[in-house]
Amino acid sequence: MLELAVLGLLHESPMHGYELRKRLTSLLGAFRAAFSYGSLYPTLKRLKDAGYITEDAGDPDRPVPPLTGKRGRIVYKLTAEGKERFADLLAQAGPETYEDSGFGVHFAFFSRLDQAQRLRILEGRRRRIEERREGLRETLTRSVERLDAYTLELQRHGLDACEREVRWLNELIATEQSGKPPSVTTVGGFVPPEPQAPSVEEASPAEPDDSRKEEN
Amino acid sequence: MLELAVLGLLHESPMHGYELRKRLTSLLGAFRAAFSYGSLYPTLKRLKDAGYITEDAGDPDRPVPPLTGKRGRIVYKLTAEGKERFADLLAQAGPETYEDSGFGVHFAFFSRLDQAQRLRILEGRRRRIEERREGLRETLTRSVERLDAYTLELQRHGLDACEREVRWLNELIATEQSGKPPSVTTVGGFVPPEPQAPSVEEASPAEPDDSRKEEN
DNA sequence: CGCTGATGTATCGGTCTGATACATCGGAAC
DNA sequence: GTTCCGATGTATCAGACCGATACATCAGCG
Repeated sequence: MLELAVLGLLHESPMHGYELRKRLTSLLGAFRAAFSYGSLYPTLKRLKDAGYITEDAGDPDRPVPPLTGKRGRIVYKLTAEGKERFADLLAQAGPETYEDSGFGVHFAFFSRLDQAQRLRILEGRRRRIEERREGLRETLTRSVERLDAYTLELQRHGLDACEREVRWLNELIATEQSGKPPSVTTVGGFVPPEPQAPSVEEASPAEPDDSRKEEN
Repeated sequence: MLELAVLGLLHESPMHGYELRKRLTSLLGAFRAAFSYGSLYPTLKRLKDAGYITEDAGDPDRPVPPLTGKRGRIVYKLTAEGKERFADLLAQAGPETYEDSGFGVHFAFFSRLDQAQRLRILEGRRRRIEERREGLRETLTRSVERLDAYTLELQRHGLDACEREVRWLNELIATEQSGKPPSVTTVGGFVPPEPQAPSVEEASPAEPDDSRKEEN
């Protein structure tokens, strides 16, 4: 996982460890807390030994104030083999590709895949989340009596998140299938207007089937 | 983390490993994939060595068809020290208490804490998510030009999830502060409408004017 | 009558985290 | 001016956790 992420980031431009970690954190902010140095540096070493990246002391951009410099920054650069490796890792979708962390990393580099591969991953992720959702639903209907109010609330919140993500994935899949443009803002993030269905009172959440597909 | 979860589940009733794992999976369905046996059994061993739980072959409920029985099921039971340990672990909130996994486990056993402790944890979690949210917001405004459409979409989805969880936490906190009852369905799970503005900024935890209180 | 899948316990290699260590640098405090 | 602090930067280590695997029992099913 980390390997793929590092390779992907270095694909854009050479970088040193510290910056790599910062980019990693902001890139995956949502789906994963962060990779720590405790795994980053060993991974870099491994990648270097495997010939996927090369070390390069001295940054061309910043003229490297050497000073007394015991330990200077080390810039890592992707090799040709590294690019191949990256393509392989990104394209091959294992089961963990659909797990939270794995999906986040793959999605972050989606533009380097073709439409068919993107669809495959999106659908795999959707299947995964739907499974999770069904599990939650089952717990909520089957043992609503046995459970704690807090536990119930936790399940409910989880279910909500699942339904939301499935919706999100559906939109992404639809966009991917019909239109070519991966245009943002098509898929609704925080587009506020659209005061649809203003009546809150009746709600009637009795029916558990989410036939109410909303506008999407 | 696993230790706390195991102790918590055994607090309800004795169980064997397999069932423990199933309960764990459904309990934390939302916030965490699952704990695998690879960590569960070592943890059970550790807990047993520490005197927090005791093994007990032979299930009183099911009369244990012994048959040739090389390896029978092993039922684990909480000891008095185990209960103490559980209370300690649950009450003391470290930084990882507010991370996804840790929060899920703590929340699942919320009913064993008092109101003040619950509030402390809920607020800590909210702070944590707000930080994450700000990070996402920053990425989205600061470098909207530099980023890939897919990366952007990922950030946006993450931001949405953060805002949603903050709202959820706000409701939980409000409920916790004013009313005593941890009544479910007060906090909206999957009530679809809600054309409310997404800005939650100034806290102002939404006057409990949501008249749709319903009977639990 | 063997197949498969659920139940059940257990280990192993590998990945990742959190804490820690050390060193340099710019800037703010005083 | 110097001292302290936080950001930058590289690195390691113990321990938690995962995924795969192994093995064994048992129910149902064709």
